[in-house]
Amino acid sequence: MVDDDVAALAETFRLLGDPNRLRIVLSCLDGPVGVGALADRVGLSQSLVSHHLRLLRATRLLKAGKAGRQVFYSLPDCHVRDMLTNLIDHMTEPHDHGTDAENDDDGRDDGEVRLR
Amino acid sequence: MVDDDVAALAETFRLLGDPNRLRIVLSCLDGPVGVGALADRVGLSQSLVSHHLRLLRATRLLKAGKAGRQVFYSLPDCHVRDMLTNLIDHMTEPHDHGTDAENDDDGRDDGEVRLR
DNA sequence: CGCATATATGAAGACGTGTTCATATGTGGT
DNA sequence: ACCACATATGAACACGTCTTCATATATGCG
Repeated sequence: MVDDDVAALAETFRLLGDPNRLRIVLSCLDGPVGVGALADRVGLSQSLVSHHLRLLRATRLLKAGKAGRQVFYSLPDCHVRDMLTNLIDHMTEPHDHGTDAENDDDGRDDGEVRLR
Repeated sequence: MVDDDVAALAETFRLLGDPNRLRIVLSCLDGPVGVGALADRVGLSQSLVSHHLRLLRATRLLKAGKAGRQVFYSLPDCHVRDMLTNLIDHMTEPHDHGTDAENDDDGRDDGEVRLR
């Protein structure tokens, strides 16, 4: 995987890393939503939503469709939806210590932050 | 989905949104890697890698296992890997614009009409 | 026990970015 | 045409955070 692909991938992740932007994407899971309705649902100003939508569109995390003077946004393909559900699964998953080749001798392998 | 879950989800995405951190995670795809080896592979200082690893550990994007005086990092479960492959698939997927030849790196309005 | 190795932590600065306000563009109705 | 509505854009600021440098902690070896 080339350096440039990693950057693009990171950029996509970065966009989803903002809570407001993520809420915008999640609000589009049910189907196409207009910009005004989006602003209402996530409780943000129309301007801010539009700014975010521009970025989400650029990375193709959302696609836009016009109908009259309204613009509806929705998910472009199933990968985005699958990825979201995957990460949600990951977070709701209970601590599972699965297959780790390297095991420490004292048996405490949890990634908890140690304070002195 | 509650507000707090969205924040946690966004935080996880945010961590993957940094190219260096993403490279660190990707470098762990093949199996457990020590911190020093990671720093070498991604070309970052040991200190910086450690800083990033702390965050990745906290969100359980990576898990740590000690072996002697070395600490090996690896993916905690398959969801992280699946999510990565999903988004990679999304990016490598051809854009469904048919014969449209607009430039793509600019967030321009694509004018596609798609209603529910 | 000291010393070298391996990783973690703390503080500070440079940089990016999310947000707001104001304004522009586009679209339909009367 | 004008006006009301819907969305997009631009500039500026406040804020976070990625990075570096220095140092601390932990572990194994002779």
